[in-house]
Amino acid sequence: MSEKQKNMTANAPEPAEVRYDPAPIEEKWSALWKADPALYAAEPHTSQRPKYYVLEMLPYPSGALHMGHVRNYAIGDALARHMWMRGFNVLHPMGWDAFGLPAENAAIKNNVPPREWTQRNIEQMKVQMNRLGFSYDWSREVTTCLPDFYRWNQWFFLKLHEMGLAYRRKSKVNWCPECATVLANEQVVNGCCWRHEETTVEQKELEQWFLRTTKYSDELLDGIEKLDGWPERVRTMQRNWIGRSEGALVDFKLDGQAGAAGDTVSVFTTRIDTIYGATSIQLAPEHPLVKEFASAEGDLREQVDELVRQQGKAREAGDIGGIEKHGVFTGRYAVNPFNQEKVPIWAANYILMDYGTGAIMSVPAHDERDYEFAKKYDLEIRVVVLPRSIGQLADEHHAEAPLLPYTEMESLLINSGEFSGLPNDEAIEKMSAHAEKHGFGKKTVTYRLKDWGISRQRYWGTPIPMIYCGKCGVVPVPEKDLPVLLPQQVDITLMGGSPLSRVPEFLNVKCPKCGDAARRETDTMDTFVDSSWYFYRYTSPRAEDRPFDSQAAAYWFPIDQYIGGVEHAILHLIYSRFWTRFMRDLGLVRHDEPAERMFTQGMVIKDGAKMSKNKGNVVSPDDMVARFGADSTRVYSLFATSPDRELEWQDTGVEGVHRFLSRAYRFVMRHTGAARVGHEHGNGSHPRPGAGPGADGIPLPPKVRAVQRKLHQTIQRVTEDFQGRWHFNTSIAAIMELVNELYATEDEIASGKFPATVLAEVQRRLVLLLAPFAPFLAAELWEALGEKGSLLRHLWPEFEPALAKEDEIEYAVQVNGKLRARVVVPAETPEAEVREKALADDKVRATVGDQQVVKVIFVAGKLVNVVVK
RNA sequence: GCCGGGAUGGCGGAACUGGCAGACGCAGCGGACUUAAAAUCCGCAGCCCUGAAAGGGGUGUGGGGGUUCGAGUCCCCCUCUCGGCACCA
Repeated sequence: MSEKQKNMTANAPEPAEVRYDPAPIEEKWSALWKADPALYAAEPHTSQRPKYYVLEMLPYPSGALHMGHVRNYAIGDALARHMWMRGFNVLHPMGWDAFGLPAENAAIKNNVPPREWTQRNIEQMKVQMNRLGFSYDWSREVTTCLPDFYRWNQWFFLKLHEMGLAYRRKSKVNWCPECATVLANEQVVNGCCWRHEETTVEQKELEQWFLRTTKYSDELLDGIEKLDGWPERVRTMQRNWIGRSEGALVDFKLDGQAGAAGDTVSVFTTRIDTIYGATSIQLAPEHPLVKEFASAEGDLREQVDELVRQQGKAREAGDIGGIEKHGVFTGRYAVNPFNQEKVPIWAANYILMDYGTGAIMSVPAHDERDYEFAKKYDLEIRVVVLPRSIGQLADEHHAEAPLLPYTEMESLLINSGEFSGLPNDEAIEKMSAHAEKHGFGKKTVTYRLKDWGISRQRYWGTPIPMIYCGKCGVVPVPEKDLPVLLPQQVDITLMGGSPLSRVPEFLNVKCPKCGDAARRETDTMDTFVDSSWYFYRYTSPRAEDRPFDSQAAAYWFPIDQYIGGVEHAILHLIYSRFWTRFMRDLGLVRHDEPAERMFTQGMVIKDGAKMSKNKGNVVSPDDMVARFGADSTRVYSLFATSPDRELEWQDTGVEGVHRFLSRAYRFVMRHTGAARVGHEHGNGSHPRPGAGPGADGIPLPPKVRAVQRKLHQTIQRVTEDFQGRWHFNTSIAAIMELVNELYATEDEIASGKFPATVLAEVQRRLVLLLAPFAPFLAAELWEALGEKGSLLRHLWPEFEPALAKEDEIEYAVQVNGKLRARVVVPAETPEAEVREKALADDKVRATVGDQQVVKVIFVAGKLVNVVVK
């Protein structure tokens, strides 16, 4: 089309209808909202309105939001806006998880200081968030890499240290050669680094700081039971992660003389009832006793080293479960304290040093792994438990019975001395008591959960506030000297240990105790420390003499709704729960759990796979905003599926949503005149659309009544979705139906049969319903309707059941459960009449024929089922 | 292996405590408007058979059984799939 033709079209006498062009609308409002942050500020905690703290997980400032963020924030923002409209005092903050490796990598690659890189990214992402219309209270912004935040990490660390919850020990750590740093167990995925999925994690011995998370093992586990506002999935994952296992410790005396590692070997078992079937002891290859036994013998040492290598390799490959079992007899024996029997001691590559005691009693008859091992090395297999039915007949000749399930609970003991004949659950109790009475064992509990190693050999993190002095040893930095500032000019490379150890001004320090030359700790903290408590800082972000104000926290906490990705179901959420308990014991807070309700949204995928640069299936939010607008992008992310499910991104779907918003926009813009009339008639207050008949008593035309009914049904559905299941896809579908219904009334409007007061009210409420999902569009239409002020006031519409009610009901009529006819009756028709009408239906009579009607089922408002024989 | 989700048209998905399967949207088809196209508006649409058509009949929620007047929904067994944990003693 030529330029001339374009102009001609534009100047055509028939004025083209106003088009929905999101860009100018969204830019206008985002500029306004940015200039007026007070719009979103929470009221002081003296507010009479009930508080509501809605929190989305803070992002890492990578430089650009991805669709997962958009989805997460669209959910949170819809909720925050809805709660505002319901009259709550809402806290809806945002911040930056700003420490971490990518900043260092960028520094190396592009020669930009991490701080600069991070701050630039934050600015970019803030622009994106503003453009997307998220209603964050930026006056409470928290950035974890700034000293006014991380000094409190250091302060907390000192407190943890005082309370004995932080300690230092040499430990084998997971080392990612790519990151050149230590990883927490939680950061190892299938033997590889969680950031470098292709990089195998190695084992290395280093002095590390640990936080005693295990002090709270039981509390963290028991607490899960009370978290009924959390997804079952997350609760299960946490239970598994804590991995509580009840059993018993039993000490076997070593046969022969005692060495440096003692004279007993202690085993952990959950099945003490099978102890008479123990035919060997299996030790982890790194067990101190194995080391002691092997030190004397070169041959054995070599074989043991091989077992260590095999286990290390399997661990690195993330396939410890698939390891081929190997073992070696140490030449030594231990004595079973129950029957005084001598059993051989082996070292085996499938026994883990970091679970239980690193030693087991091997019961081949009742454990698959032990069975496999015993078969391979020809060890004795002795049956000591049989199912109740066989058990009563059993005698020693059953020793050849096949391997029985390890957890055969309905079973009896045989060949077990004085315990023979007992059911095994009872035997567990009696035998544990027996062991305890005689001093060679006791009931105990072990956990999978380990203490949290927080030392990182990285630059871009919180310096650990500790000093090493030749005379005084490990000395905490005095509180008055906090923060220990992270130096700005640092040469970062991936080689070797901590970059801070190469900064003399940082490293060299005087001992706070004796004043002698000393050396600073050069490791920094795991960034999960920041995210363990950042949400408390939002409640008093400028507090200068403490991490946060306890009163402010007491008002806002617990978080009413926390929203984030399921990938944080274990790490971040367990650490946060730990941290809250630690702060409780420190006296800062009074509650146990940080978040009342948790919601984990599903991943955003494209073409069946997680979006990634490698696969080239990344959808950029900026791109979507440019093509369809922020509102369409947001609404689509909520409409495509329910928030807890995986979302398969489809650009055509965004287009459809855009079409819907466009329809809503054009309809309202076309009929803003009704609002003016409505205002005049309503004396400034908002008229309520009359029930059935219009305000003047004349019944509404059927299509208008249909709109009115649909409006109230929609308000009900949307309100309920917010309160319960959060199926915003159905909320939005309902609003679409309402808009479709409105389009069907154009004739009525044109002919003046649609009362302006009713129309104005429908439009107004339609806009209010849209507000949590499409805030820009809603703001624009709100203004066009002549309304003033923020939509975020106490404005959420109430639905009126009388208006939502159907006037007529269509009953489905079934014969023997098969749909045969439909009858339409007025809503209040009595049951008998409906039954009669259903039976009188031609189609029904034809189907029934001369069969006998046995009974007729009536379901009010739904159906009639005629049962015939 | 254990634990927890999930499987519904060509596609994304609806169906709250058992009660008309397929709402809403995408893609598709037909019509209106237009010189034409786009946009927009209105309509059709699970699949199969039958009929010129209106219509009629059958079938249908991963598979197999069951309970029920009635099952996508409840029970039992199985398959596939996603996620978590895993020689955890």
